[in-house]
Order: sequence, then C-alpha cells, then structure tokens
Amino acid sequence: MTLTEENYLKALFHLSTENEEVSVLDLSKSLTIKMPTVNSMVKKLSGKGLISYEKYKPLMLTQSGRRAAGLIIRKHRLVEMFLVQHLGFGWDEVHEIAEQIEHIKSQRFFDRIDQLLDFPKVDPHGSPIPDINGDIAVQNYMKLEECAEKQIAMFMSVGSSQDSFLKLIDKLNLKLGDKVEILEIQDFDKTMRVLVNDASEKTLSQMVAANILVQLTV
Amino acid sequence: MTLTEENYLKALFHLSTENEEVSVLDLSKSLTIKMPTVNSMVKKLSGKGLISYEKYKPLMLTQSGRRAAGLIIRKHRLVEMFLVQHLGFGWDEVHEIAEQIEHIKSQRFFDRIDQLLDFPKVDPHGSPIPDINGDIAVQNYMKLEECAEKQIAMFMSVGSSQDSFLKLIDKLNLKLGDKVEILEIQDFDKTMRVLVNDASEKTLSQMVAANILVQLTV
DNA sequence: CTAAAAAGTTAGAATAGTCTAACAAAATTT
DNA sequence: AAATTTTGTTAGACTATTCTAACTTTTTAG
Repeated sequence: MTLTEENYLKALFHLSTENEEVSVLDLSKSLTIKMPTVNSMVKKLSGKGLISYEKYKPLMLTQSGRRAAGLIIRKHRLVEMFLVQHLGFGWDEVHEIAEQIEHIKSQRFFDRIDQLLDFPKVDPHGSPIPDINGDIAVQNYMKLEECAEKQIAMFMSVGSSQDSFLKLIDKLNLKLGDKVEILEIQDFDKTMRVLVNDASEKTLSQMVAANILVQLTV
Repeated sequence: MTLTEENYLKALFHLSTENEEVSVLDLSKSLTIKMPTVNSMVKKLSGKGLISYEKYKPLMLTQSGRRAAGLIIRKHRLVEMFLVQHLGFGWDEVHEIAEQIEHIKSQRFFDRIDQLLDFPKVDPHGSPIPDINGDIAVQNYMKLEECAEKQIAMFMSVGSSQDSFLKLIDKLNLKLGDKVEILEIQDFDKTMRVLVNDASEKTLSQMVAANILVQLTV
C-alpha cells in the first residue's frame, strides 16, 4: 500500500468514527484534496477491496480496509507515545512527525517501540491504541461540558488535538489523570469553575469543557 | 527536496568518496535506475545548484550538494545508532529502516535523537556521523589485510555493510573496539590467524581481513 | 587511426497522484 | 413538482519519476 492510500484509509476511518455517514465531499475536505481526485482514489481502493463504493452512496471501509486503517493508526499512536516519553516532545508537537513515521515499512520497528513503551493502551492524548489486529477499543467518556455541578471526574482524554487547544491545556497545567471537581457552572455562558486535584481552582469556558473528556468518579 | 532527490545526492556522495570520478553509469548502477532517468534527474539537480553537470563529463556535487548529502547521511547514521542502542536491533538490520527514517521532515526529531545518544561521533558500523553542517570527518584506517605479522591493531570500522559480512563478523564474535593481534599470515592465500582481546584465536580469510578496518596500536 | 564497444543523450511513452472544467444526479427550497 | 443548490462524476490535462528505443559521443582495441 502506498503512503497516499494509507492516508485515505486513515481519514475515512476517522470520519467514520465521528459521523454516521461519510461522503466523498467529507473525505475531500478532510484530506484537502479535490473531489474528483478523491473520487478516483476511492474507486481504486474499492478495486483493492478496502473501501466499499457505489456511485452516489456514502463511503464505507470494508472489513479489511478497517483493519488496515486501524494498523496505521496503531503505528501513529505508538510513535506519538514514543516521541513524548522518550524524546521529550510535547503532546502538541508529535502529530506531524508521527504522520510521517507511521508509514515506515518495518513491522519490527513498531513492535520494538511497543515493547520499549511497555505496550501502552493509549496515546499521549488519551486516544486508544489499536491492537495488533487493528481493533480499537471503544471509549465512552463524557464531555466535561455535560457534567453537572458537584460531580467529580477524572480527565481521561481530549476531544481535539488542535495545537491551540493542547497548548491551552498545558498552560492551565491540566494533565491526563487529573481529578476535576465541578464547583459551579455559570448559567449564562456555561463557564465552569472547577477544582483540580483538590488543590487549584480553574475557570474553563464551555468550549474548553466540551473538549475535555472525563470519566465520572463514583 | 524530495525523497528521490535526496537519494540521488546521497548515492553521488558515497560514490564520490569511493572513486576519483563518478559517471552517470556509476550512479545508475548504484541506484538501480536506468541511465536516461539518471541523466534527467542529474540535469534537474544541476538546475538546483546541487550537482555540477556538463555533458559527457564526470558528475560532481557542488558545495551545497555536498552539504545536503552530508546532512542526509547524518540523519541516516544517527538513526542507525538509535535503532541499535535503544531499540535493540542488530547492526545488520538497521540500514533498511534508517533508509526510510532519514527522510523525515523534522529537524528537532533528529536533534533529540542526537541528544538521546549523547552526540555520537560514529554509527554502529564505525562510520563517522557528519556534523550539523554536513561535514564529515575523514577516517584513515588501514585494512587489516594490509597489516603485517606481529602487528597489534584495534577494530574501528567495517569496509562493507553487506548483510552477510556483518552476520559473519557477529558469528566470529568480533566487535568494534576489539584488540586484534596478527599471529600469522599464510603466504599462499593471505589467510590470517589473529588473537582477539588477548583471549581467543580466529582465522580470517583475506576477503574478511580486507573489510576489517583497524587503527594500529603503538 | 579507424572500427567496435561503451557510455551518454534525446525523444517519447507509462504510472501515480493531482488538478480544472464540464456535466449529471440528488437534495433542498420555494 | 419545478427550480436551484449541493454533491458526485467524467474527461482531459499536468508533474514527478520512471521506462524503452534510437541515436551520438567518447573510449578502447586492433
């Protein structure tokens, strides 16, 4: 499989996770590649049995397409984890580099990284790392935005990997695993006042709270 | 610069080190790419000021071509070192993977690896790692083949990175840094009997001795 | 020093991945 | 349900890298 094909599969995988149906236009926008190009590549991947395609119908990955995409995402996330844990990169810096290294042709290379990291289950953003079959665990975290006052939760994952969001979370000194207690929610704009790790109070906009994924503590 | 262009520069650099003059045919053979293709790529790189090219004349890297090639080789060798020291690969396994990773676009990635390795001066095969300007140190080691009986030398580098040669050196349990004392040279076939680290005797064919690069001990 | 061989070059075609322009189908609006 | 907008498709062109075939220049051998 070429680098280009891998990128199409990966994008389709991500879009399929986020939306019920994925159109050629969606894929086109996500890859910033014009629709006719996407159209012909989709046909090509359909010919390889990786995408099931019918004219004017939504796009879907086949079983083997999903597996292939899962394996690429596995490589991507393993590499991100490695870049953070062993090369000292920030979680806002790793995406671009992982985007390149994920295409390296060497099973053993990624196996060794997996081993070096002691077989991590999530990447630096809290996203699950698919297993060696490309199967990815479903995470059903809540958005902090959806929690109520008084609730106590643990920061498990981020809803966006946008650079500016990650940098903001860093600046707020929030980290995955932090305990977050909701002290107050402003009725007017849904701004939240929270207590982090029983120690420091922070104010979070609704937009920020919407991208903080948490697990409720009992 | 594209991956392809980088590969042409690197190949020309290596050929220039080994030979006085480098022809289009040499480059063609080294890349296993047909001559007309090489011809047109050489023109293209000449247009970019990386190769100085005149019809029917030997090929030469320009100043900036040599620098660019040096920087790619730097990345390659840093990665090889990393693969051996941190991911546990054998020195016979790293070339292919480094060949891919050397093209990653991220200065910081390689800087971090350099730092993690504590700024190594040589790669796992004893070849010098070019500095951040792409400048490469000249090594003037002798071939063990050229040494005389009774001489004592240190194994510094290999003259070939062929898989079968490296595996043989492994099997002989020889390592860079080993002390090698020449006990006897067979007149008939130049086979050498040597003492390694004052401990074990080995017999080396002339062909093997020709690819073992050493520094004489005083 | 000429003929043959080797090396180098030019011209033209192929493939992968991209694009724009034009047309067609589906979805949405009125 | 017709008109309009949005989405999807087809056709044809462009770039990068590769190839083969044909031709030219240089080198080598007699």
